[in-house]
Parts: sequence; structure tokens; C-alpha cells
Amino acid sequence: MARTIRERADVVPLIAEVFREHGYEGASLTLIGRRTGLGKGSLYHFFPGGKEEMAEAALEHVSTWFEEEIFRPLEAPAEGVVALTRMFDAVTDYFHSGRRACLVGVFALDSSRDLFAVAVSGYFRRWITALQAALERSGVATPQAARLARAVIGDIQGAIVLSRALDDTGIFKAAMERLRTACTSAAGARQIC
Amino acid sequence: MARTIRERADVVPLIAEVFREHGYEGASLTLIGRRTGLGKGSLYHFFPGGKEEMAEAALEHVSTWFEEEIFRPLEAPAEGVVALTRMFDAVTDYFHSGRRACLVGVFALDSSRDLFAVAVSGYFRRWITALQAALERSGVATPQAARLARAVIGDIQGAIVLSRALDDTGIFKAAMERLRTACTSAAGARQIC
DNA sequence: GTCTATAGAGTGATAGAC
DNA sequence: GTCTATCACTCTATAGAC
Repeated sequence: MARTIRERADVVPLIAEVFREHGYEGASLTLIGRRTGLGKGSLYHFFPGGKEEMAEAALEHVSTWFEEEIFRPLEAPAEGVVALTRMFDAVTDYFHSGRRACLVGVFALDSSRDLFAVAVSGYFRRWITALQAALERSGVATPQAARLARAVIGDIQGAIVLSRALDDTGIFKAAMERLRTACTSAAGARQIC
Repeated sequence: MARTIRERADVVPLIAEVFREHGYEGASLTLIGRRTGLGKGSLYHFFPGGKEEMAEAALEHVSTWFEEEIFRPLEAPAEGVVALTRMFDAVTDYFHSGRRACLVGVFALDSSRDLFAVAVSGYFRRWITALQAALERSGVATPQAARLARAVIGDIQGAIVLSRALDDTGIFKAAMERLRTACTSAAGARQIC
């Protein structure tokens, strides 16, 4: 009866990966148990709310990661254009050039959206806000920055869908390059004026 | 034992809607039976291959609809810019301004992608080809048309994800307007040169 | 009678809850 | 591990159209 000193925090990323790959309905407790190496008893010890609490924890984990690695750097007082480039690099890395789906995007598409509406909308709103801040710091006017930020965040999700559908990471990389150029050229155009 | 003369073709759109809303795993036969008003006997009579055959039929139905309503009009010998505008109108209508998910996009995101890889990639490849043709007919050079077509199809998928996530059809409508402008201005710029 | 569409009880397997 | 509910699916039985 070995007591593998496992913490809740250790298994959440693994659970998030199962939800990301199979969706909320498709992620069975058997699959989650296999991935984490945890029995149902342990899973319900860590997540008394069951599958729904596991998904909430997965969403929170993703949000926290993005908060630290993407959102806050976008708002940091570094030069806007540098922050933008770093974001596209980090995003390309995180989504494995489009091979890896976005957990929040997956949840947004099917009926599980309603169950996690607050977390799902909060994630995207937060990202748009942070990106808009970086664009404004680069000299883009507020209304244009807001519009561009919404477009870029949407387009990243689209690039994931399309590169997965065509099984071609080149699609994702090309999209990131295009969006990065759109952001920096918007910044450049404003600085000239 | 009332014999309601139902045809397979009548229930396929209803089944497609269940898969669209719940994903492949989330779409249970109970749900499908309830939506179509058909018992398991009838469902298995029409689809001996079970759930997988139902999903194949749903994908085929969507592809056929797009072939007739979107792809062929894009390739018809009308003026390219007119064809482009019509596509964005038809797409806005079909996806209910982003409220309705894309069946193929949903399948592309989760693990069911591998099961339906041919249909999923075929749908997007076909759309890109047709859009590229309309762009070229509008005067856009081949390499730019190919790049733009890929970007537009990806961005449409992203607009669906984001507008569903934020529960805001304005996001989708704004994205369609932006993409339409990008297409027509690319066509216009080329015609001037 | 045959064939087709229907309903639904019943199968083992597996789901999620506890 | 144990529970019940539900899963995808099978099978029998029915009805009416020919």
C-alpha cells in the first residue's frame, strides 16, 4: 500500500491534458485515473465535487499559467513590441505549434460551455485586456488596440482549429507570424503619426 | 406501431445538430433518439454502423451543404468580389453569427479528429481551394490568394470560438466584416496595380 | 408471404458518484 | 471497491406496404 506522496497540484496539469484532448464529456474518470495513476478513491479525495470540480481545477490551472506567463508580461512596463513578440513565442510553444488544443477553446465549442461560462469568458476577456494594454503601450490608439486584440485572440484559436484539422503546424506558425506583423505594424504606424 | 414514413435524409440534419452541440463523445444515442424522435431500432436500421456511421453521415451532410451553398458559388464565374460578399453573408447566417458551432471544427479539436481525419481535413481543404479561386478571380495573385484564403478560413473558426466563449455575436459579425474588407481590399489593391 | 420502418426490452461494459 | 445509471449496441416483435 505504497503512499506515493502526490499532491492535488501535481495531478491537475495531467487532468487538464485529458480534458484538453478529449473534451469534457470525452474525458472519463478511467482515462483521468490512468493518466494520473490515481484510483477513483484518490481522485474523489482530491476533488469531492467529482468530474466537474476536476474540470474547474483544470481551467483554473490554465488561467493561472497564462496569468503568469502571458498576461502579466504583456502588462509589464517593458516595451510593448518586445512584449508582443514574447507573447507569440510563448503561445507557439504552449500550443505546440497548433498540435495541442486550447482547453478553454474546446470547452467554448460544446455544451460544456454553459457549465463553465464564467471561467471560459473570463480567460478570453483577461487575455484581450492584457494584449490591448501592450498594444496601447506600443502606441496604438485605444479603440484600434481593442479591435486588434479581439481579432488576434480569435485568430489564435482559429489557427489551432485549422492546423489540427489539416494536421499541419506550418499553418499555426504562419498565422502567428502574420498576427505578430499585424500587431507590430499597427504599433509602428501609430508611432510614425 | 405507427409507421411514420421517415427517411434517413430527414434525420441526418438533426443528428448533425446533436454532434455539433455536444461533440462526438457527448452526443449519446439517447440524445440523438430524443432529438430525432426515433427509437434505437430505427436508428440502427438507418445507420447499421452505429454512432460512427451517424457522425460520418453528419459530416457528409455538412460537406454537401457547404459544397452547394458556399464552395460552388465561390467558384462560379460571377465576379469574385460579389462571390466573396455572398460567402460572408452565408457563413454569418449558417453559424448564427457565431452562436452555432462548426461541426467540423468541434471534431478537429478533440480526439475524435483521428477517427474522422479524412472528412475533417477534406472539408477545410475544399473551402480554402474554393475561396482561393474566388480571390484569384478578383485579381489577387496566386501565392497571396492562397495565404489569404488559409487565414480567412482559420479566422472564421476563431471567430466562432471567441464569440461563443464571450457569448457575443457582435464579435463574430465584426470579424466577418474585417475579413470581408481584407479580401476585397486585397482584390482592389491588385486590380489597381 | 416479404420487406421496411418502428418500438423497446435486454446485453455486457463502463460511466460517474461515493 | 461498490453502487446505480447510462453507455453503445443487439435482438425480438411488431406494424403496414407490397
